[in-house]
Amino acid sequence: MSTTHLLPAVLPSLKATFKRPLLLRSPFSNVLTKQTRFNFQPTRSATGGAQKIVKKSSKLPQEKTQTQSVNKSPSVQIKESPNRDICEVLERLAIQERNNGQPFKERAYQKAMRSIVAYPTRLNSGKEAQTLPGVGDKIAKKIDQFLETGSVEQLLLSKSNQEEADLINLFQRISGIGPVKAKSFVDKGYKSLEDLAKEPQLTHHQRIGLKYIKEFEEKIPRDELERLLDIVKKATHEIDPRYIVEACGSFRRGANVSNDLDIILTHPDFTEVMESATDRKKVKTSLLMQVVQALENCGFLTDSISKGSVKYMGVCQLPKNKTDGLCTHHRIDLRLIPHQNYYAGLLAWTGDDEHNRIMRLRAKARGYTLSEYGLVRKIKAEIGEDTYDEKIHIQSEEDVFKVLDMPYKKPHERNMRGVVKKKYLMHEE
DNA sequence: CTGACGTCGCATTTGG
DNA sequence: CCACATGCGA
DNA sequence: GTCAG
Repeated sequence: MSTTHLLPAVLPSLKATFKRPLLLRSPFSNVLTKQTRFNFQPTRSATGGAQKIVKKSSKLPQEKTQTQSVNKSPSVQIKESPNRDICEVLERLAIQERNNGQPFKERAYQKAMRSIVAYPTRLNSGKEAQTLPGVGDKIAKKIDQFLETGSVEQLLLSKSNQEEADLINLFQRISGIGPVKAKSFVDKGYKSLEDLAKEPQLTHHQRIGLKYIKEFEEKIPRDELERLLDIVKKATHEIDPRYIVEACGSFRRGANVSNDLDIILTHPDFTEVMESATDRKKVKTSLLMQVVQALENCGFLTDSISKGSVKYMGVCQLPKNKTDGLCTHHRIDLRLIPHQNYYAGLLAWTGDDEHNRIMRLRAKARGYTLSEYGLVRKIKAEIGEDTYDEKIHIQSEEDVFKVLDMPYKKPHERNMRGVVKKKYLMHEE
């Protein structure tokens, strides 16, 4: 079955869903089946049955098994912890809080979960867990309850509540649907993705998310990303060789697989100190949009989620290849960054998050502020409490490390997630 | 006890 | 019509 | 929900 062949058909078919819902049943039912079979069986999940999905698709040569969670951005790997069951409980509590519209509680649970994943030995009590960062009173008590009874009260829902929660989780897997919209759609009575496709008030973003729900959840092999990036670079430099184009994110950190393609662009003509705001906007608009248009024209970009003067979000695809013929759709972001902010942006969007956090704390301790917009020194005025900012000119990522007096780290050395584990090992020695 | 927990571009809704 | 608020993703 | 101020 050729995906390209389907392409022209899929878009209209979604629009014409009212008339021909049957057309949609096949692509969606796979998702749903997967869903009910693997994801939303709390009893199985709690007993520690590995929630793994092996991608059977021959498209992906990786025999990558991935723990499938409702999280759009899977946060933590918990597979080989001696406290895996506890972590799964915390993960479910995190999801519950997100569905309750409590993002900070969600993060609090995730933080506790990360601590516990990194903990090398089996926890015997909540008290023991409470020594870890992010684990306080409440979580300690829940861990005790779990260790004693094998479950946590808060997670026990009535059947109907559980069904509702499952549905909210399902809808949130669609890009463009978050906790609020997911709940509102459930309240409106939608029971499935097929139902949802009939909703006339879906935004453009949500339609794209629904259309590609399966493909967006697939990991992208590194070699495919390299080819995608190559296309963007060539197309961009064909317009103007003065563009600088670089992929960030996990790809730049050397990952074998990624979730999406995150590209930043800059051009010497786009600086923050441009005369009139209108001129500036004109330049910005054309600088990013001409790249987008070129990529649309050659069929590389298949759908757009948002198009602004400095940020583009969309969907891309390799040209059909005669050896494997695969052309999975992937999320792609393009950012246009002011020329003098380029390296700060590169650093920030290369991450990872933890590495950013460490560098920003270091900057703060030294009287600087580091962000994607640059490295700024806070200087106190001679008189009074006023401060003013001195922007540090950055010509490379190395410059930032140098100014902050940190040893330079190559992108692939900036994977800080999971490094906590090493800390513990070192501590034991 | 109380506030922070990252912040911002873009699409879309809301309320004048 | 516009200005602001909200939801979302990153 | 947790932590720091």
